[in-house]
Amino acid sequence: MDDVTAILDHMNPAQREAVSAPQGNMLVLAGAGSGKTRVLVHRIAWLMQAEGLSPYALLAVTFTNKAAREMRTRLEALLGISLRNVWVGTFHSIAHRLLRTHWQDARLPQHFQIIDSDDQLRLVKRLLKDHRVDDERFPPRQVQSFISGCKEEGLRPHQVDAHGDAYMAQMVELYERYQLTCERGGLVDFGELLLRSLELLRDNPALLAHYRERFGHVLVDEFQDTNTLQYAWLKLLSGMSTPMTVVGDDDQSIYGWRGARIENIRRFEQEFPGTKTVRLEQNYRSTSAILDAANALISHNSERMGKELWTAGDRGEPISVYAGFNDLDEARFIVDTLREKVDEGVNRREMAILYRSNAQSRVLEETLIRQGVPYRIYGGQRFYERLEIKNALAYLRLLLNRDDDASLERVINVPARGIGTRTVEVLRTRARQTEVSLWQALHDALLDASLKGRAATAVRAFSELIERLDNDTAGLALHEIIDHVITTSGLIEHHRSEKGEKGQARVENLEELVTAAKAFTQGESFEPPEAGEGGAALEAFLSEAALNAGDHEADEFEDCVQLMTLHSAKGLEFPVVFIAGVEEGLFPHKMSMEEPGRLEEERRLCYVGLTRAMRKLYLTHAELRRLHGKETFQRPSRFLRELPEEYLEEVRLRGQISRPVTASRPGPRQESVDGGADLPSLSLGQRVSHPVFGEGVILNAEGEGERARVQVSFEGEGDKWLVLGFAKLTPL
DNA sequence: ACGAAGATAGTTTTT
DNA sequence: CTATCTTCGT
Repeated sequence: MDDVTAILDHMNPAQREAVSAPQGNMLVLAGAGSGKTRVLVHRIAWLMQAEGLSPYALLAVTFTNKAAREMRTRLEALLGISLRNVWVGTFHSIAHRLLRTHWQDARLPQHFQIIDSDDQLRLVKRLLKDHRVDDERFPPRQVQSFISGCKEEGLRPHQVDAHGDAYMAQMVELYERYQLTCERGGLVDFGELLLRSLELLRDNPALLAHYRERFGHVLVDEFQDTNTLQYAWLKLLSGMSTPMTVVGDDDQSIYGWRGARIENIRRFEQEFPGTKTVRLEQNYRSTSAILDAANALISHNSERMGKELWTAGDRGEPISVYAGFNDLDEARFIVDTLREKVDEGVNRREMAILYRSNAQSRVLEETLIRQGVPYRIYGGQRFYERLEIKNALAYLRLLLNRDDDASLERVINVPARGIGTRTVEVLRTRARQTEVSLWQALHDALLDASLKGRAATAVRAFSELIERLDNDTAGLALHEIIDHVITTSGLIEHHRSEKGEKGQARVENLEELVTAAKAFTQGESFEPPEAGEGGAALEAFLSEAALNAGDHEADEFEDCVQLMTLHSAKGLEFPVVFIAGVEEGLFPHKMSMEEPGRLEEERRLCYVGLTRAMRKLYLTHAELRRLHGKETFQRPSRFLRELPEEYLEEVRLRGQISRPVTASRPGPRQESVDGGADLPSLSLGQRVSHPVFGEGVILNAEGEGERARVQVSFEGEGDKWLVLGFAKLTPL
C-alpha cells in the first residue's frame, strides 16, 4: 500500500476521523454494527503507515481469544505482513506473557500453572473442608466469587477491610488461605494473572519504564467491559503518556455482574488528557425499523454517553411480536416460522433464537427435534473443560510440577486404583500439618510407614506411575507425550469401559487432545523463553489450554439454526433473529429487576439482542410458562412496551396480522377492549370485580366481541384468563 | 467403592 | 421439572 490514504477508502466520515486522528488519546464510541473492528484494524494500519509506528510498538488488547485472532488475521490481511510475536492478545494472554518472561521479578516459580475457574472452585471446596468451614454459611461459589472479586478490585487479603464483621473476616481468611495454597502449588488463577502482572510492573520501575518506552500506542477493544483491575493495569502501563485508543459502547455493557465497570468508559474522557471522542453511529447491519426500535428502547436508560444508530438503508419489515398461550406454543410458533423461512430460501444458519437463560433452550430444542429442524447450541461445555480432558491435563501438569495438589487430587484415583477417600484424607491431613504438598506428604507417609498394606501399595503404584510417565516421555514430542500419558495412565481404558455412548465420546475427545497437541506444536504463535524440547512445549500447551478453552463453534458445514443466550450473541449478527421469553421476570430477569442499575443492564442486554438482527426480528413471549416445575402466568416484558408501536406488528397464529401490541400498553394511550353493546367496556390496568374471584386488575386482553378474553390478576387467586361473554366482570 | 435414593436449588460466563 | 450434590446402604 503506497498511498496511506488508501486506508481510508470506502469509509464514512466518522470512521475516517477515528482511523486517521493523530496520535493521542481517543475514545471511539462504536455502536452495534458500525464497523468497529474495521476501524480498529485500519486505525492500527494508519498508525503504522502514516505515523510510522513499528508493529513491535503496538499493544492491542481484547477480551476474547476470538476477537484477538480476528484482529490479527484482518491486520495481517490488510498489511500483507506476518504479525507473529506482535502484542495482540487478550488481557489474560498478555499478562501471562509478561509473567512468563519475568517470572523471577513476579516472584513466581518458573513453571507456574494457570488454573481455570473450575479448578479454582475445586480448590475452594477443598479449603472449606480442610478448615471445617460451614459451607452452608460460606457456599463455595460465593467464596470463589469473593476471591475473584477482590482480585478484580486489585485487593490482596491484607487490603480488604472486614470492618470488624466476623463473616467478612472469615471470607478474608479464606482468601488468604486460598492464596497460600496457590503459591505453594505454583498455581495462578485468571484474576491472579492480571493482578500479579500489575504488581510486577508497579514494583519494578525499570521494567515499567522499559514497557512504557516500548509501547508507542495502546489499543483496547470492548472497553466498556473492563474491570477495575484491567483499567488500573492499562493506566499503569500507558503511564498516561502513551497514547491509547479505546473502543467500546456503553450501551452494550452487559457484564457488570462479572466485575465490568461501565464507569471506566464513562470517565475515560475526563481521566485521560486530551481525549478525542468519535462516535460511530452509522449502522451497516440492520433495517431502520430495528434500529429505531433499539434506539427507543435504550433511551429509557439514564447516564448514557449518547449515541443514536441510523442507517442509509430501508425501513424494512416491522418487528413481529407473538404472544403464545404457553411456552410450547411459543416454541411452536418460532419453529413454524423458521420452517417457512427455510421454504422461502433462507439458510438455517442465518437464523438465531436468543433467550435470556439457558433453561429456556429445552422446550425450543424439543420442538426443533420434533419438527426435524437441525440446530446447534452455541455455548455449553468447551473442549478443555471436559472432564476427561481435565483429567488428562492433570496428569500432564503433574509431570511438570508434582506439587500441584489440585491436579494430584484430581487423578490420584482416576482411573480407580484403590486409593479411597480414607487414604487421601490421611495424606491431606499430613500435608496440612507438615505444610508440604500432597506429593511430598505421600512420600513421607510411605517412608515412615504410616501408610501400610493395600493403601501403601496403591499409593506407591501411583507415585511410580507418575515417575515412569515422566521418564518415559523425556525427549518426546508434545503429542507423543500426551498419547503416552493417556494410554499408560489407563485413562483411555477407563473411559472405554464406561457404559453408554458417553465413554465412546470421551475416548474420542482424548484422541482429539493428541491431535490438538500436534496442531499446537505446528502453529504456535507465542514462543516462551526456552521453547524447543517437550517440557517447554508442554508448559505452553497447558497454559494455552487454560487460557483458550476452545471454541464453542463446531461443524461449519451443517446448516443449523443457532440457539444461544443473549449474552453469547454479543458481537454476532443474523439476518433473522428470534428473541424468546420476552416476559417480566424472565427478561428482565427477576433477580435483576429490583435495582435500577441492574435493570438498566438488562435493558442493554435487550438492546444487544435487538441489534443482532439484520433484516427481520421476532419477539415472542408466553402467557403461561412452566418454570421450576410449576405453571406461572407471565406478563409481557416492559421492554416490549418501551418499543414504539409503529415498528411493531402483532402476529397471530399462522401469520395472521392484527393490531399492534397496544393491548399490553398502560398509560394515556390505552386501547380498550370493547366487548360490544351489552358488555362492559374495559381497559388494561383497570380494576374489576368478579363474583367468584373478587377484585383484580386487567393485565392483558385479546380478541373482539363475545369471544374477547382478558387476563385478570386477582388478589389471592392469581392470574386468570376470562372470556368476556361469560365472565361477569364489573369495572370499578 | 460404587450406586441408588433423597435433598436442593434454579441468570448471564469473554479469561 | 431436572440437574447436581449429598448421604446412606450394600
